[in-house]
This record gives sequence, C-alpha cells and structure tokens, in this order.
Amino acid sequence: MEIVWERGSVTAEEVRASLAERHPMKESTVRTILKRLEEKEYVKHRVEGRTNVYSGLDGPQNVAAKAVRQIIERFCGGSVEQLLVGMVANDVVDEQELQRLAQRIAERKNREGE
Amino acid sequence: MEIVWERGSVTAEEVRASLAERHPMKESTVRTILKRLEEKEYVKHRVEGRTNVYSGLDGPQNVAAKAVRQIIERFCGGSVEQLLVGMVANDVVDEQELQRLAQRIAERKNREGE
DNA sequence: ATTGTAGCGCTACAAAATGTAGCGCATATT
DNA sequence: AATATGCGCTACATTTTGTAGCGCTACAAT
Repeated sequence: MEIVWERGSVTAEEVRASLAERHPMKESTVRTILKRLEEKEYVKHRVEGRTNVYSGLDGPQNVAAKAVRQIIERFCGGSVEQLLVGMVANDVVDEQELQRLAQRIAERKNREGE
Repeated sequence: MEIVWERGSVTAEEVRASLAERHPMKESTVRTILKRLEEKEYVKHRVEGRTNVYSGLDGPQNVAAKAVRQIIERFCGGSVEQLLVGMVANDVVDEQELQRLAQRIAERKNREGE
C-alpha cells in the first residue's frame, strides 16, 4: 500500500495506473487511501489546476529514521548500540560493512563542515 | 501493549499486576493478548504446573533487527547506507558515535574469532 | 449552449485487527 | 466438600484497512 512512496509526487490516477498490474483497484479507492495517508501525515497534497498532487511529507529516509528511532526506544532500551549489535548478529549488515559505512558517513560529514 | 517484552518470562497474572498501575485490566484480558501475541509468533509459552509461562520467542534485539531489515527494504531500497545516513541526518545517532560503535562492534567480533 | 468527462469530496460497508471481558471447567488448597 | 486459581473458549464493541459508489463541478468536445 505504501508502495506509493517509491515515486516522488503523483496524482491519484497515476498511482492507480502504476499499481494496476500488480493490484488493480478503482481510482476512488486510491483516493481514499491517499486521503487516509494524509490524515496520518505521511503525505501532503497541493492542488494543481483541478487535480490533487500528492507527495511525501518526509522522504523515505526520514520516515525510516523515525521508525528506527522508535524501534530503538521500544526494543533496545534506547541504545543504538544494541540495535547495531542485533543487526550484525542477525546478518542485516556485516560488521565490516558497517564500519566502512560509518567511516564514510563521518568523513563526508567532516568535509561538509569545511 | 508490548511493554510485556521488557520482562523476560512471565505469567499472565504477573503481567497484569505489573501493568495494573498504568493500565488496569482483567486477567482474562491479559491472557487474550498473550494468546494473540503467541499466534503472531512473538511469544511462546510453556506449561509450568498449571500455569502458562510466557516468554519472548526472539529477544528484543532480534525483533528490532528484523523490523529494521524490513524498513531498509521498504524505505531505503535495501541500502543500509541510506538508512544510516537518514539516521544521522535525523539525529537518531551522531556520526561520531556511530563510527565509535561500529568500530567497537567490529573489534569485538574480531576478538571472538580468535 | 448542451453534453461528456475527469477528478473531487463525502458516504458506505465488509473484513480484519485490537481492546476488553464473561463463563464454565479442572485442579489445587483449606 | 467448599473455595479459589488459572485456563480455554466465546463474545462483542471499536478502530483500522480494503474497496467502492454517487453526485457535483469545471473543463472539453460538439
């Protein structure tokens, strides 16, 4: 249902068309979903002519980050380390990979600061 | 509802008692919840005497890791890096901290291998 | 100007999930 | 034997999710 995210900014009809293969549904159904997503503040819409154009309120990364924040709170007693440890233990990410990425991110951040 | 997790292994009555302050409910209610959690394979139970003792199927960390895996799939196009970047950008974790943790985890893992 | 038509908002309604609990039964306690 | 404890099963209201129809308006085609 949230596959909608994977596109930047769309109209109800576009969404319907795009999903039609995998999961055909009436345009009004799509609109309802979009409306509900909006209630939950996942998307917003602007009126363009007489069409509603929806777009994500937050980018997917931000949504992900927020979700993870909650997970850390709820399941890891607020400890990021515990999360990371769990991820490595569950092969979500390899420890070397993790280190490499962390390195890279820190460096990039540094360079930005210059 | 899942605050139950925060304890290791409990009986329905213990859970009820423990939640009573914040959210009083009948013991049978607690049992229903536990039963549903079991259906969803979040907890299991063993019979001890005539009492059901519930305990988590996976530790919280594992649950967290699995959830994060899905998040990465859904919102980060499968890229752990994107997730990490988002987390740093959203101040879920500081880049330095992240690096430190990654370092630590990798080291620990290494030592284990010896 | 009349008539289609696309897209909107509002309303509806069934199915699933969630919150809360009663009831009768077996067993353990007194 | 009488009572209390914990269990399984069933019940029911509320909320969330999936899916859609309907009537209205603005714009397009005749």
